[in-house]
Amino acid sequence: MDKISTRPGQLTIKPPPFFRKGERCHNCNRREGSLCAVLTCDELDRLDEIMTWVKKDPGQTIFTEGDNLENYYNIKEGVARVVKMLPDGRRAILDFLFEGDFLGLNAQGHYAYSAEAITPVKLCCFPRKRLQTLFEEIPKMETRLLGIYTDKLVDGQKQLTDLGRKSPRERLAAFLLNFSKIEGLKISDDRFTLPMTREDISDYLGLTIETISRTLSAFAREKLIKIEQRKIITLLAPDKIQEIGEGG
Amino acid sequence: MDKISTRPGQLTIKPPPFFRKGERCHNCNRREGSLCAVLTCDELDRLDEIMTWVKKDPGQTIFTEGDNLENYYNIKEGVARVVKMLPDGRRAILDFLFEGDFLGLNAQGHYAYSAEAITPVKLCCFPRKRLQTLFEEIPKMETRLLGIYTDKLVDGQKQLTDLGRKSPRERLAAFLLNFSKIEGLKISDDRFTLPMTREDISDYLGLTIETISRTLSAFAREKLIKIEQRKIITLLAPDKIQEIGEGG
DNA sequence: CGGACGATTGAATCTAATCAACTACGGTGG
DNA sequence: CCACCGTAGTTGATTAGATTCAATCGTCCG
Repeated sequence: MDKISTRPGQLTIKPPPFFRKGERCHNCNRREGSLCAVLTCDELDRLDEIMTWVKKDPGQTIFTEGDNLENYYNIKEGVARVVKMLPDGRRAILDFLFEGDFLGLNAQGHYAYSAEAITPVKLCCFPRKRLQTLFEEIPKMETRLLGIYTDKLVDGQKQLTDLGRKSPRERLAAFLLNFSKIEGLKISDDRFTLPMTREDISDYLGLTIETISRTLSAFAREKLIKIEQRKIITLLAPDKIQEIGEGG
Repeated sequence: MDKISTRPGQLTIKPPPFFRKGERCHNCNRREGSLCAVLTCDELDRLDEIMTWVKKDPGQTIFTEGDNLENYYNIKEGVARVVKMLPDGRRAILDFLFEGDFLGLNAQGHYAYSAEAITPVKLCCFPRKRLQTLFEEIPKMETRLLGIYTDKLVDGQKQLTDLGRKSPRERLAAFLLNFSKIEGLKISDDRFTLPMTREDISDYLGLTIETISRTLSAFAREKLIKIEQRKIITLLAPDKIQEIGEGG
């Protein structure tokens, strides 16, 4: 594409993507399920207008809990984690975020949580105020966000139930089943990559690294899963895993 | 009031509240913070139009997880609990709801959780479809609901952090401090009633009744709180309780 | 090839759950 | 009004299971 953009004397020359504000959203193949899924062409142009792209490397912070909420984000590529810290350094991971996920939760003008890249991440960045304005002008965007928040609440309540009442074994089984279904992680049916470390998993499930490791080993020993290179999981008995995960 | 309404030959006679649809919302003193807080007089009339009142006794179910979501509710009076069950009977309480709280979470057309009365409860009942229509006609209602859901998400994430990473002692301290601030429970500064049982508390904090009981006794022994008739709590050292609850 | 970090495994500890007995409060009926 | 009963709550002893501490292993990178 650089070749095309630098070719002289051509009316249909395409400048590098970065400068072609008006088409970034139109060309995006990650709109499904996102905030922007409901927009018409004209509306998409207006969103594109206020949007910038941001990249983060693994481990980098996207934003920090407690900071002024300047921007909302949408993940275009990669995996991120939602983090909350206790004063003494204990860490809780509240969620993992993938392609198409919306980030940024407003707790009285401040970010309610921190977000960090797990893999290299590309983000669409929307200034809070300008997005707010767009919401007022395009009410269906707000309706869409309400739908997204509704789903987040439903998921959060499942997670609360798991942390409150399920055994480590049950929690991990439910976790594996959930993640086996995520498009961005799938290698094939019942085979997928865990992009996060054991520590991330333990902070998400309210357990320790050792318990995660032991329980994964136990699942493997029982031929419920196969583990390759520590990160690639195959569900050998997805129905059994599901049964364990549901806790009955 | 019955006296007034049955006195004959009086123009200002007030018929029983049940029949005066048009004024129920106007006369409501529980609008602050609710979905209806943002409405003008005319809009309030329209909400009143689709609204019915419902009463529930302690222990009664308001709606059940998985059922078709027919109605949304708003608590006018009393305390309710939000419940999710595991297949084998284990129970998680996700939230306690008070005056002004909005109930009903849509998981693909079905209630995401069950709701049950703890004390006698009075509810405003809104049919889903008709409320939906009202949302379309009064977008600021949806904006308001988005705000309510945002707050719920923030609270839910705090609870997730607590369940995942705090000790029983820390969880209970945070619980007591939270509930000491709820208007409907307050007797005086730092003195309040717990309307729920120890079992409710344990299902909310992911613990057992015995652990709740022991930890409360420990707090009392340490002169951090005073317990009267099992349900009335006084925070003798609210700053200390807060410190414990924050987990530093 | 070597180093470093993440992950696994083992042994000991510690904490909350479980099991069990007892107590106090609130509601009911005499 | 008081006595009784049932339920909710407390307390104690024991057990189970996850954490902690410690050592080793494997994998990925340079």
